[in-house]
Amino acid sequence: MPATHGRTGRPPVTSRPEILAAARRLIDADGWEKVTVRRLAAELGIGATTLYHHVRDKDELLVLVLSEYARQVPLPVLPEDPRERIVVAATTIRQALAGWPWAAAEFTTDGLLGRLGGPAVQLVEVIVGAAVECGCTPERAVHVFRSLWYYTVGEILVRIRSRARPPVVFAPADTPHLSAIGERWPALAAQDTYEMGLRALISGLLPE
Amino acid sequence: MPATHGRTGRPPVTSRPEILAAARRLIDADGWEKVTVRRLAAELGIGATTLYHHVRDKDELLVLVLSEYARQVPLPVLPEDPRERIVVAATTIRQALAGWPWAAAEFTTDGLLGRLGGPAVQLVEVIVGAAVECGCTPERAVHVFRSLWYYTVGEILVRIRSRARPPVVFAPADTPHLSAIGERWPALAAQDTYEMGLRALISGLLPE
DNA sequence: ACCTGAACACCGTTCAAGT
DNA sequence: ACCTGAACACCGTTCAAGT
Repeated sequence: MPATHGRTGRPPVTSRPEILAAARRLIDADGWEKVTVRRLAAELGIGATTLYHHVRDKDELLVLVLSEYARQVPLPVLPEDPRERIVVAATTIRQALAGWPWAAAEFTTDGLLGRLGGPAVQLVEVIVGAAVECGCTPERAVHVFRSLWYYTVGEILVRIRSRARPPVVFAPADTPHLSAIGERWPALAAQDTYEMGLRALISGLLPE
Repeated sequence: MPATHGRTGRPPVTSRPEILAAARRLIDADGWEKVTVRRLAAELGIGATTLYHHVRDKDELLVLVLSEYARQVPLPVLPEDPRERIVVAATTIRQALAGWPWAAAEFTTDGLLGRLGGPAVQLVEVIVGAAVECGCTPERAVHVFRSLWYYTVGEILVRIRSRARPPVVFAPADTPHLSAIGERWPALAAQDTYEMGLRALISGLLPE
């Protein structure tokens, strides 16, 4: 009787934790796009089709890996001032997303942070709570969070995609202002203006 | 001598315009994700590998199709007031992106609007120009545009992804505010608050 | 219970050979 | 010049059979 629960049948050759650890190894070595069912199975030394007994499909695998990562995000020290608390929470979310460029395809999943649980949900709670403290109705507070979320996801996705490709300089066709900027555009686009936009959104969305 | 330019060799069986028209047919019928090199060739009645004589690779194909679409976006009537002009231009961009859900994967390409040319670049010019008119330096105006772009791309990508999946209700674990909202979250998330966030961004980013 | 190889139905792309 | 089929190096997933 070697197994702890269930006592008949062929013994397992792997487990969910082992699979997630192997996936993480592959991601760190070659990036998420190189993680295929077949390569993952090879890494574990098992048959490719065996994975389907531990995970519904490849999409569920990615969500599981992301959840592991999300659980490890440390909650930041939160300032007293509710507006600053929103800035800190949003910046923490953005920082975490920036650390998972391989998962970019999943960022726009509806309710992603809700699905991840743990610190991710806590950060949503911090933002919604702080908005309410600033005088928002709960409904308005949700809209505030969603606006920040859109902005943050957009920024991080564009940033991730920009790292590789050569920057584009706008062509001077009926575009006096763009022409005036000309070759300065790529340098400007490379600047980190996340917090600037974040603060603008917050000040524009909260009462007073 | 049937060909107009070049007079030796085997005659072409297709052309770029034909390829783009066929791609558009497939997209309208089954969605972009169903457009494969092989299916596209079949639609044209040619060998799959022939496509590589007209297009560098599949990625270039998508950019070409997107450019065609972008060229057809009509420029909106622009208000006198520069702030309203920004709202109208940004909303037009958002509207256009919403009409191409199949191209969502390409939205975060760096300098997408610049690459597309035509009306797309004109709308960037409108926003940058209006920001300058409001008192921004050209540098600041670029940052304003980028913030609006991040917000718009994030909103549209999340919206596109949300249409299919079931909404998530936050779990009540140490999250009093989220618990209080509870099942109202999906309904709130379904509301269109784009313009609200857009105006907040604009008022927070422009001088005065 | 769990694992497996074979098989299915695909991909994007290269390249030597043909016209 | 341009087109082509064969081939390469892969995918995710299903399923009957095995232990």
